[in-house]
Amino acid sequence: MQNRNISDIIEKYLKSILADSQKIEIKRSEIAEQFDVVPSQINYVIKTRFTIQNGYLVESKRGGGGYIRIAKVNLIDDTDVLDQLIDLIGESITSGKALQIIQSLYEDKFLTQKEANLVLATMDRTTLDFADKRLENVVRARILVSVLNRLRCAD
Amino acid sequence: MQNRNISDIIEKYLKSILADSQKIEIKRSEIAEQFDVVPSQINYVIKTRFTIQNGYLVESKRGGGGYIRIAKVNLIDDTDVLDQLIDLIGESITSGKALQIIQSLYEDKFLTQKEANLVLATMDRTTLDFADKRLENVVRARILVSVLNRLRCAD
DNA sequence: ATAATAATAGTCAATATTAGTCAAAGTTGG
DNA sequence: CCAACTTTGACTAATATTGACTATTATTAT
Repeated sequence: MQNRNISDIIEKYLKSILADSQKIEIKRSEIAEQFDVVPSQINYVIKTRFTIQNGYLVESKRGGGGYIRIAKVNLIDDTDVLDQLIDLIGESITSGKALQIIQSLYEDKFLTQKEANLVLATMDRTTLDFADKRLENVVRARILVSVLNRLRCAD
Repeated sequence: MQNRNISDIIEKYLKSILADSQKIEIKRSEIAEQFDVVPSQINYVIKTRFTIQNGYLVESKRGGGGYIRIAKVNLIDDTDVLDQLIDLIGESITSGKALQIIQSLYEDKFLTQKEANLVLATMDRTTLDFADKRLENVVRARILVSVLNRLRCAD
């Protein structure tokens, strides 16, 4: 019970820092060394425990002076709607259905008019324009789901 | 946070000067000496951080009295610059370069932070995530050009 | 004027320094 | 035993740093 796995311990450590500050910046190799694990385990911890659903945004940079940044974000109250929409979209969606969803997001004030227009522009039929329409609908679904996940953040 | 790479520091320094004046003129060797790097690193900083995607135009002259001039430009208002940018994007763009462009648009206040984040979400590496990276970059280019053209009609 | 030299900046490729991906192997709770 | 979760490491990708070599322009000497 007390000796949990090392991923849990690293998670707890990072979250204890995030309790004080809104965001942290780490060097993957340093944290890995500190806890005596291989560097890629840090990626595992982040991928399983610092997701957007949990209220964390992660960005990173490779190369000299590289880093991993983890930021705590405020999630909106009503994520159910987003969950349901993501569920509904699944793996594939037509441009018509995507339009309906974006319109409803606008009506429910998740998006301003300009935001809605921008999002629409990214996924409309003439923008994506795949020969293979099946693939186009898959890509559109990924884009729309990504937008919906972004909307979880209240800022 | 403090141990960033020297390229970022040079970038920040140059941009801090550009915050006051629309353009600056530097001597490559002087800046290199000031930050204790080889002169060609200045070229690296410029090539990676002061491109047209970033909203900057650069001109230079060699020989005695040589210089490098960097000028801030406006990506959307100036139709020529926008055309040039779209031209540069062409049929394909990496996520890194796309990020630079979106950041410039945000800095120039053509996009709010939320709009920028939404747009970024649509073309992020993890969103599009094609096995065929070449195709991924093509799709990203289409999305980005579509966004730029949408911004053109300011509403 | 012309040629030689000096004083710049540019290019490119090798190397270094990070982080990411993925799948195999190990562990654990039910 | 099985399924889910964790750990590991080989391989990949992105970014930064460096320096040798090249190109261009200005100045000086003839």
